Amino acid sequence: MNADDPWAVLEPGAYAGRPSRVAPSLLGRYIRRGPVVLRIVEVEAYEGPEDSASHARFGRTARNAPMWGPPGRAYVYLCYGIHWMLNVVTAAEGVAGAVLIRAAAPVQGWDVLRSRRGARPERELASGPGRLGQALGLGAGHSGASLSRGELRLLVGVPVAKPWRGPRVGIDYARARDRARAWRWAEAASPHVSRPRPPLGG
DNA sequence: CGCCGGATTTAA
DNA sequence: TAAATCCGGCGA
Repeated sequence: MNADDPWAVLEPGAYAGRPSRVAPSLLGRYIRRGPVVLRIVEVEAYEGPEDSASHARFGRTARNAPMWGPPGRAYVYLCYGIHWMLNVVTAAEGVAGAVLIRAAAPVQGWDVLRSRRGARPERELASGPGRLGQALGLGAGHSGASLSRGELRLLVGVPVAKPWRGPRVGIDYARARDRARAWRWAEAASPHVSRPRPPLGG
């Protein structure tokens, strides 16, 4: 029951701050929904309107409003009309910023995971933001919800030492300066990381 | 293994 | 019109 208990709920104060500083500290933490527990192995930071890759770049809308909310809430949005993406809001209230959870390793809840994701190889159950959303059964109702008191919860987990770091994925539309930022972090050795995969040796 | 197109909501 | 993507089909 102490503060290092991997299964304890993670208090929002533990990850409040700029997404580009806090994001790597979310690697190794758990996401729980009912019987399903996933271990985060890949994240990306998205900051405010000054980040041309961020949903906040055109200002506040009904969809992205949670990005301006207090840390410790989810920002869930529909991508390409099909995929539900999970972000963890970390920036201070009134400041836009969130961390996209891109991939995770299954830990518990195999039956439910298989029912949502089908008979796929284990490594494909949550290896990508759309797959992860499907594995957790996410929907519009999760956006803006608390990640410490809601149905979806972030747990303490076990930190990942020296994660791989590289540029973000799927942001060709952003300015060169923002495309170049190394705001993607992953546990390089994990088979659950999405593509493009980090180089094996580094 | 790689490339390609379709799915389908949101918002510029 | 393009998007913080995935999947199945096809060819090498």
